Amino acid sequence: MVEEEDYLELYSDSEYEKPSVSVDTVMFRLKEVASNNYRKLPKKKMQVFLSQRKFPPFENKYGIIGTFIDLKYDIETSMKLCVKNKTNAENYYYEQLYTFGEKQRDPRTRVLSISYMLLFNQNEKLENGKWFNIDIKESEQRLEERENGYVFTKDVFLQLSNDGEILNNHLQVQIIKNNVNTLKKINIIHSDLAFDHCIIIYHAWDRLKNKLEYTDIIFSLLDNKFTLTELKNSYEEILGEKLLDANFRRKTSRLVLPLNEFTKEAGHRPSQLFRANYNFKNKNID
Amino acid sequence: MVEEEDYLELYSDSEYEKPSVSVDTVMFRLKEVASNNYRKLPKKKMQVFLSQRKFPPFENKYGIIGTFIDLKYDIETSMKLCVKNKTNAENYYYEQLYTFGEKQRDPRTRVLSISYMLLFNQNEKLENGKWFNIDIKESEQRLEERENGYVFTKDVFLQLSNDGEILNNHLQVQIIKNNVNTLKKINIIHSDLAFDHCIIIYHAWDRLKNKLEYTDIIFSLLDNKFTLTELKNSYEEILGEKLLDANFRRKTSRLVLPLNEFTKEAGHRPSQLFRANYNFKNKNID
DNA sequence: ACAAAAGTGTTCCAAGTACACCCATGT
DNA sequence: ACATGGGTGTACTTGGAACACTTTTGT
Repeated sequence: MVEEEDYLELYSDSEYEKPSVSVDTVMFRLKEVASNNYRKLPKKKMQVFLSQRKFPPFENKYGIIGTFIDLKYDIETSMKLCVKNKTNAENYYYEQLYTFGEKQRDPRTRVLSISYMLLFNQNEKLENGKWFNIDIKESEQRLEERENGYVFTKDVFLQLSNDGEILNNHLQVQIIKNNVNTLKKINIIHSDLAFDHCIIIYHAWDRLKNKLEYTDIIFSLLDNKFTLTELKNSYEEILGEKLLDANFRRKTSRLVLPLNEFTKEAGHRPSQLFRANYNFKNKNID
Repeated sequence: MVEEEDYLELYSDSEYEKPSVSVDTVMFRLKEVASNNYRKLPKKKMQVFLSQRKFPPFENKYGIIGTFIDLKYDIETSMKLCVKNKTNAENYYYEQLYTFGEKQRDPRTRVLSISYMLLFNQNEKLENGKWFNIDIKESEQRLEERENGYVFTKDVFLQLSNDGEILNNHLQVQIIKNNVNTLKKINIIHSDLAFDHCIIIYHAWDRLKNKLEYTDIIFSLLDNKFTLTELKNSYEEILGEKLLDANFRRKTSRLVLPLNEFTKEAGHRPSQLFRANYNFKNKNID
């Protein structure tokens, strides 16, 4: 065994079979859905961009945008080229999420997927796919005791919908803790999507939700100018809970800079416009 | 271009050149360094496990433990086998960190590195390498304005030492923000380590430091039984700052469970022993 | 007039900060 | 006796939670 490893160190490029490697991108946006009441503001709706597969495996199923990488380029460059080629988009926030590499995740052959989360402004036009509304419901955590630790289990229902098309996905998330390690396992109970894409989307949603709290990532989903109510509605849509207005304004005041502009013709009192304060220091970016 | 992609979808396994893929593991522990004063408690010291390379590239340089993956196994299994084979260790916390894939990171050929952070109890015996003390100093962030955004720059000095051996590493970390994206770039100014391993170690250290705040990850570095001062010293060593005792005890009370056991023969008042409360719910694990 | 959103003020409570102080032990 | 760590109490400050209330607009 030791011999094998030394050999590898010397001749790494030739001996073992290599995996195929893909980059896969979870694209999110916050879409404004107009109201039929002239007084009411549009509602913000979380959406993910999906594309219907034209070939097996998972022919005709929807999946996220991705491609096999080309060794001519850096990984990030491969990702950007893929996005440009397939959707024609160039302006977005991105960050690497996680690398999935389970043996059975692709029925054809061994494929590693380096996943990215991308955030778009709602006005960006993307080609070759559709935006699907995202509705995620998480059950309460159930606690189970084991010999030397605990297992926390929850169910996640991820529904994606668009003009009558409805894609249902049911995941089970387990956190397994013992006295040395903590593991997170995600099982697909049911999925209408291709491959393990529902897991990747869930992972991205989870990351986004967490990053809302300690970064200014929200601005990647908004226009350059926005009202505080718009900002609040955006947080509420992603977090899935209502926030109190007065408190929200105080908390976010350090994140934004007021402009000398106001909305008008809105059927209610005009609202001051703000822009992001890019001078705000994020606590950390991974 | 579209043709090429369709082709890929169908025959993904054969057409493009594939990269070599390695797993690399940043192993941390908190080592107690005994004091010569009978009253004083041992000091906790952060350490990383490094191994000296026997072959080019970077012959004789120190690096973290890693191997090329074997397609017979899942990625995690490959990682565990590598650790078992090279260091003979089996009990540790682990989590995936990030996948590095820059074109020039390996001088031989294109290599992607899927990196993991591993946390060990100080009593675990590891073979084929040495533990190095870690000292990290970060400069203040410098702010620079650009056309449509800001750049934050800081210097990171990562010193690793062991019995007179001293390895110095100097990184420059830049956070580049404009009105759509936020990017983190890390450049190596100088490194005594192999490859880009100093970046991977810095990344792991950063993750660990952040996770201290919202998880109970610290217990993976401690014995099953510990005193609150030991716990406090562990936090202080990783965070690099002193904490106030009374406040610390209140804050961590929900993380631990008291035992009916006390230390003795310590040259000072006996101290109650505690164990981790595994029932504590981490806010999130990535 | 009124519905909807914009915006401010106040009270209460929880949690973090800083610090003072006493206790118990082995040499 | 004393150095060291173990452990508690308290006053102050900060920030979040809940809620009441006023303002401004278009139809």
